[in-house]
Amino acid sequence: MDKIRFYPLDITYKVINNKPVIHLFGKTADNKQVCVLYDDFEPYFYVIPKKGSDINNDLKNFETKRNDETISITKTETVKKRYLGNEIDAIKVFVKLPSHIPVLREELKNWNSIESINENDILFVRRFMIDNNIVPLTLYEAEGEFITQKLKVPAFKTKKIEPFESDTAIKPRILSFDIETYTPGYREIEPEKNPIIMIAFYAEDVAEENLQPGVSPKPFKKVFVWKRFKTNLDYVEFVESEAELIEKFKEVIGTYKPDILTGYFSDGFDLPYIKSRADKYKIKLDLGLDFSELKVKKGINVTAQITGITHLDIFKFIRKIMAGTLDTNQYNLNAVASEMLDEKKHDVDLDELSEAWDKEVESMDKFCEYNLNDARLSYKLAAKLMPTIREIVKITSLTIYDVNRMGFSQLVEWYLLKQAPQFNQIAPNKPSNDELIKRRAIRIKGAFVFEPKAGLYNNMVIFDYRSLYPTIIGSHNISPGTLNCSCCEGEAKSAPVENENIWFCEKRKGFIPTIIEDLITRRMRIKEIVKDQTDEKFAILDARQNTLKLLANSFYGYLGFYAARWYSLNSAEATTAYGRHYIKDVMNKAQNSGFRVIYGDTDSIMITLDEKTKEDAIKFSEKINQELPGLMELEFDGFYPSGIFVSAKMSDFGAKKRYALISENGVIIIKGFESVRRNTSLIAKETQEKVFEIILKEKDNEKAVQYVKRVVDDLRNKRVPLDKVIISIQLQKELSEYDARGPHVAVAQKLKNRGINVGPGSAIRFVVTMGNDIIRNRSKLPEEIKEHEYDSDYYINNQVIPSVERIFNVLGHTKQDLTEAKEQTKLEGFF
DNA sequence: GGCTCCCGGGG
DNA sequence: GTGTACGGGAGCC
Repeated sequence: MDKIRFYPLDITYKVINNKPVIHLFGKTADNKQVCVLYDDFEPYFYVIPKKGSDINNDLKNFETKRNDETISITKTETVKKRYLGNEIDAIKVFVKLPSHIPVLREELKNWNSIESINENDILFVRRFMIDNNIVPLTLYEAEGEFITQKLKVPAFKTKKIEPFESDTAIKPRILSFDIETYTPGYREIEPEKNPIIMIAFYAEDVAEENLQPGVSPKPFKKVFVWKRFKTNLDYVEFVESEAELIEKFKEVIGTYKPDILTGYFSDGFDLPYIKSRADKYKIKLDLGLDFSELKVKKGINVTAQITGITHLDIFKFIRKIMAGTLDTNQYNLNAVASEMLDEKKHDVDLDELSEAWDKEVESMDKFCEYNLNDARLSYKLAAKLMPTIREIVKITSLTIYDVNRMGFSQLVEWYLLKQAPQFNQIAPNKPSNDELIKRRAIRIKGAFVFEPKAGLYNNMVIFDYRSLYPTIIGSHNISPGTLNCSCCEGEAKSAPVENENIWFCEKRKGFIPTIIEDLITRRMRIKEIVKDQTDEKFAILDARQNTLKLLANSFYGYLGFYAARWYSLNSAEATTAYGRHYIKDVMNKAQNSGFRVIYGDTDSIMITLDEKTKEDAIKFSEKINQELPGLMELEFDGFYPSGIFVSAKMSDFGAKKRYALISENGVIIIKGFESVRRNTSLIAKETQEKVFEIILKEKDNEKAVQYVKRVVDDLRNKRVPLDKVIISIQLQKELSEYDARGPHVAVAQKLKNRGINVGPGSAIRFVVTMGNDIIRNRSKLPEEIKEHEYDSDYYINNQVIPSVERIFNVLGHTKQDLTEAKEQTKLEGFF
């Protein structure tokens, strides 16, 4: 018997000799790749029989056929469980193979003696991980022996896997890559038609064995191109053909042996593109450590998976998990790298790449540099986010691959599924399709917002309830399992939900409230340790407390999320209802204590001190806290010398909160302004940016008005060049498939009539020209009109003004102020 | 006002 | 693979 210690990274299973064998791909403690095999885990699910019916024998004797295979139940166990607040007898039903479970479910669901079938859709590997407490990225010890298997890494067969030390850190080997493709201007990206031109690789962690004493490791940099040109870039390597380029791609991954392969939008672009090119040349992309091929799953969410190697699409992680913590509203590599790394993409016109490629222009250096830089930025982002990813992995016990592709609701659900067995809970099922449609249609009453009066304020203090919804859920025992319990009927206090009498159990703490309070207190403990520490070694703890917070904050949304297993509309309603109660309560009390309340929203209030002092405000919050239940707490968020509120009511969709504040140390904080979308003209984008700059930095409102007026005036007098009024919209399907004919569809039809090949993906650029017709009939190709033919009024009223209108409403200017002729011109008459 | 469509990321 | 899932804004009808 041998013993090895290893960190699981990617876990899968295979049926070998009619037995499911778990494969745990990972790294040994001394940094070697390994695959640990375990074949002692049996698939199972739960059956909840109707009260009074004994179906154990029926189950044991049951048999069905699928093709030629006989499917039966290998054994059953009667277990005492809790299911949505009730104690029940359930039957744990074991089968031979995971794939037998859906077959049995379909058969059993027709049995009259069965109340419900549960946990029949929990993937085998996840079930194994939950039941055996496997947490990726933490150290385990396995006992067994090395055996021969058809794998690229040594295989170790074990009967026993146990946690070793949880705190040792593994440093995964990350390799980043990026491709550039041949994409002539105007056309869509077409993997079937157009080749990959180059592939860049970048990595910084160099294998221990390659390190030389005293020499600092150089990053691994490569750009492979399949046409020759003169270059001095030492990382550029030429190959003879695109097919050879793809072979190189395989070779680098094979020799570098990354634990994590990362890219930016590589789920949706790079890997599917490489796959479709490889298919064309009949090249097998057998990158998996078990020699399996790269799996590209099409559909609404394209994913690309390699067995044994974690494919991390860092874009997906950033958009799903980090979006809320970033200022940027755009998640392209340039915007994200600018904010997170303070670095930019190289400024290169990619249309020229295809031209250069066609004409075999002397040097392609700048494109190679651009390509490598993109790979480098993705690497840096992945490296920077590793602590966060690692903590989410450790808290949820999901692999990096899975965490990467989940949103908050799924993370909450998997966290609950992981906790459920420890609390002896059987998980509720996912909703049926009909149920899903019903749930989707419902909207619940949200938070209370006390709208601020637009304008300028001084000496402001902000208070907020720390983790308001999570603490409400915990303190008021809100969950589907405690909702309207029979044990407290008529005795428990009603939740403040309007027009409904609902209550939550006051005798027994529910599953979800217990879990959420655990998350909150764990976070509080860590925060206490991290407090005021700036040392590097506290970064991990900081990432951990942040993850705990994000997770706890997602529970409310989860309870009201239509696809949730523990969905409970009443619980979600009660949470916001209590939220409204508490925020209104603190507003009243602030007013009664002599503060002026200027703004309140969900969990925070803003007051002005006027004659009172900061100390008075702090004393006030202390008094509030004495009366709050459980873990609820009102915090002093900060003091702000001044700020501007922007009128929020523009759209009918819930009031957005828009304001700008200046903190005591002069930092400007802007909240709530949406980005300008791609399908708006450049002139609208530019104007909004400039207005922000003038108002916030130069504090010169009049100058901002004048600036917009000048733009409006320039538009009226056609001084704005044509390229700033072009709107670009992509075709999503074939022209014939369109029912609604938007402007871009009309323009595309004209192109088609002229014999130009337009189809899905074609970016249709158009300019709205003058006239009284509807917009699509006035939309023309930029090429077919003259500089001055665009419709100034359209660009003023539908593009530029909407982008700045809200800002100016605050400053007391109407739309007319911005659009009427420039003041100077009017005044000129007086002098 | 509802319905339908587009967008994102990537070259 | 014991499947697995967007969400918000704009313009037509």
